[in-house]
Amino acid sequence: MLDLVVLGLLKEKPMHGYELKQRLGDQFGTFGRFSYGSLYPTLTRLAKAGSVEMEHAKGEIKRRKNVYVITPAGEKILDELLEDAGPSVTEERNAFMVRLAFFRYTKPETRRQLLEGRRGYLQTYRLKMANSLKNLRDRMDAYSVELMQHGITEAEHDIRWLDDMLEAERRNGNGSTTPAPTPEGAH
Amino acid sequence: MLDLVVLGLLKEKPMHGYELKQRLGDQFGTFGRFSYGSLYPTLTRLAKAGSVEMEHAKGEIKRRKNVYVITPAGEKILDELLEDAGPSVTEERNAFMVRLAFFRYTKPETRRQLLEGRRGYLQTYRLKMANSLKNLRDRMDAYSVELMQHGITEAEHDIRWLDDMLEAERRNGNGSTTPAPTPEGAH
DNA sequence: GTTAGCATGTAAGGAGTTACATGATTTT
DNA sequence: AAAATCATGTAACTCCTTACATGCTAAC
Repeated sequence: MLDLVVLGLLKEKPMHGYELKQRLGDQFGTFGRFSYGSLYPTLTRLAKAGSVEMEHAKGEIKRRKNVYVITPAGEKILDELLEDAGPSVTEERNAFMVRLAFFRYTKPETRRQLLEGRRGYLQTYRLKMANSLKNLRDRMDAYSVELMQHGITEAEHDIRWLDDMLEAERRNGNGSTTPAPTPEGAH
Repeated sequence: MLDLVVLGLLKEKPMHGYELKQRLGDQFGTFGRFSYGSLYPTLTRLAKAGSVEMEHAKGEIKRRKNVYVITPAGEKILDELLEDAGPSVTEERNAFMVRLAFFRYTKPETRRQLLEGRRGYLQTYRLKMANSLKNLRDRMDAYSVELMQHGITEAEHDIRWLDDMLEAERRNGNGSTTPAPTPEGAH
């Protein structure tokens, strides 16, 4: 998760750890909260693996700032992470959301797969919860019922949201199964 | 988290591990997914700590089922977990949601504190995200904007939901600061 | 009689947090 | 010159998952 999000943000522009943490919080909100205790070790690990590099070979700059740049190897890793549209991605909210945040780097076909995969999962989930609610309703107190009902409503809301995005994708002319030859709007 | 949810479910009725896992999935959906690899060790740990006990002193029943009962000591622990209305509870979605599921065991005053605490957190969160969106908007692609917008909408939705529940609490006559002398409706 | 579901457990490992430790720079 | 904020890092620990290992019982 952190690997993905760090590589994704570094692809936009080189940044140092402190800056990354701020950006993470600003852009991703709830699921962008990572502590330095995981962020800094992640950066050094990615550097050791050759996925990122320090821009100013340690010490050239006034203030001690380790600015990291993504390498071609790192971009490849990022691509692989972004093209994964398996169940572990569509079934886990945060995993899906982070992929969505980087949709501009994702193939149109994979985008569609992810959106529909998530939609399908939510549909199944909604059904399962609606069923559970029906079965448990009279054995449960009002608070628990309210909580389950809220979960169902939320799933429905998300399904409509995904439908809107799927339609927008289609409008942009990329619903095909073959790798679309049309270039993406903005790089 | 698991401790709380296990004790909470066992307070309703004695259950064995397998049963608990099913119930967890049925009632809590997304945040009720725990593996046996954490559930069973949790049960044995709670048993060692004296918070739960096995009902049929191992071997009395046909099929090997370890049915656990919550003890008075366990109920005390559960109470303490449920009466905690600090920031760690109101700022973390799952922590809050699980408490809400067990509101029938929570003091009316704590319920109000939790609902308002969560509401306040979401309000701050919404504001922060709306601000970030304003600042980052023109530097971001449509997908990222959409994701942030969705996060804000969701927060607003949740705030309205909390408002409804706060009003329901007030209607039930428990908005006072002093420990309400009125007994709770259903045990 | 064999497949599916019920039922429990353990060992190794992953992915993060908390708490601690340090020091530079900017603001008041 | 003190306080706030910028900036990086490590060690211990928490909490959970995955993968493995086992055996019973119901249904087909």
